[in-house]
Amino acid sequence: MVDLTPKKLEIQQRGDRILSIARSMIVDDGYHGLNMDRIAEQLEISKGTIYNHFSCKEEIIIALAIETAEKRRSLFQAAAQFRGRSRFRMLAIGEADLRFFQEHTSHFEFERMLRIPSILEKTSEKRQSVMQMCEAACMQVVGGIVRDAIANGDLELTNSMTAEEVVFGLWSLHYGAQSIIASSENLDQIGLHRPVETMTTHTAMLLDGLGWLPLSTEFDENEVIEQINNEVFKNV
Amino acid sequence: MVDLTPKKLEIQQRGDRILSIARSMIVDDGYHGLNMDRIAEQLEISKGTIYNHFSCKEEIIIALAIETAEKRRSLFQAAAQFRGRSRFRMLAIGEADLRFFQEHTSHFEFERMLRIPSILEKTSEKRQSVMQMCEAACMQVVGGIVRDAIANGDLELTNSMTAEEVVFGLWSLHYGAQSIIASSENLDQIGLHRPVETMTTHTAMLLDGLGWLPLSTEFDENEVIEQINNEVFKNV
DNA sequence: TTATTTTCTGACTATCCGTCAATTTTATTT
DNA sequence: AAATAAAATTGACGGATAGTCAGAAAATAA
Repeated sequence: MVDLTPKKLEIQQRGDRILSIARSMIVDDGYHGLNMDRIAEQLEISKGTIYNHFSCKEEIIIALAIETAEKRRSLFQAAAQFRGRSRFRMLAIGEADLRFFQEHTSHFEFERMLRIPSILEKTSEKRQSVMQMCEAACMQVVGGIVRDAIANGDLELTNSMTAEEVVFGLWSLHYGAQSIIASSENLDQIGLHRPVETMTTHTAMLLDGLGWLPLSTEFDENEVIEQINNEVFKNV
Repeated sequence: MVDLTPKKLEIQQRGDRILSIARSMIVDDGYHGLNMDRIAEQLEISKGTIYNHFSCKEEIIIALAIETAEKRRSLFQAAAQFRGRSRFRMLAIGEADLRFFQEHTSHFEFERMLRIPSILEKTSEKRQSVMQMCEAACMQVVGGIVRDAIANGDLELTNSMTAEEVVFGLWSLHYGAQSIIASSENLDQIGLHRPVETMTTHTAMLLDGLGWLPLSTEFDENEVIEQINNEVFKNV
């Protein structure tokens, strides 16, 4: 598809512009701010044309979520390339996740909307599976690091825990923290002044609890993170 | 208010019935299943009367969330009464949380809806603060146990972490896990066969990582939980 | 240039939230 | 018990917005 006809190109670009406007509408005014008539008005096209691109409102939401989910996936995959001990590679994943959160905070709003069944229901199977692929790919990346750690003895799982279950724990902690942070305005009032850093610390504590070597007391986290930033995220 | 007039009693009961029907509508068909006209139809009252009870749709949602949030609060407060070492009292909280999750899974759907700003916005300040009170009370309960643990030496916080931040970590882990569990249908397919138990194990790992004594390896969890069930939740 | 296919349009339908003037019911006073 | 005042109820209505579709316009093929 290198040489699109002018018309095809126009259509493709319009699709992108619809998403772009929709994203800012949601960022500004939330779910109810997304309004098909207003998108049509702002792009100076008719509403019917929008429905040529997206079969319903919810389809736009999942398309937006997919855009950012793909960015997360590539960040994770880049992070996993870091050369070093398994625990340091996990730290790189944490750094990727942190960057993603800070640059795409709105992603969590989309994700939260999609976790409401009556919203997800209306989206196409196709986009649902793309979304699941992205999630699964991220879990695969993290799961791979966990398995490597087990293989080389950095991590020894008790409680008959599996690698997938380790991923679930980290996923829960991060998803929960980020969801709370992104949707609460009064964290400072309840004594949480640096929630993102707190989340990172807890991640380290959880890995320590699992006995993932080297323990956080046995290396200088800041030093490793600097290394990660230099090697993996230097272009960012 | 012991002797209500018949009319007042009727009104109060109708309020409850509105919530009851609304709850089942949301449980069955999600956010879009909640329909003011249909509530009126099923209760054989006019729509205007519903608006005498609740100023808008979202007000019903938050009222439902408050109903269950209050149950959680009382479960937490009961759990905190458990006599024993601080870590065992945390275990009691975990047990309370587990019971709450299993009996009121739908609560997380309400909570997720309320974390969408455009929905929360429409609810009254009054109910918002009731909701916050409930949350804060739960955090206070857990925070109290953390402070007790610090005071008697069971827990020594490094990283300049505060008691509130410890609560935040546990809260994130549980909120994230429960939110994922309640909104995912395919966890089994990705290798998570016992997600609730996994969450519990991770909680223990996190507490171990924080160095909260006694460590999970130093006592028989099942034995303590049995004790908790006998002493705190025997009436359930 | 003509024919055919694709795309676009916007008026229209359907749904549903929330309002309010008129009506009915309940409570109070005489 | 009747009259009056207050409170509660009603349902038709306005307004917003999602989604449709027959006809018009534009792009492509013949």
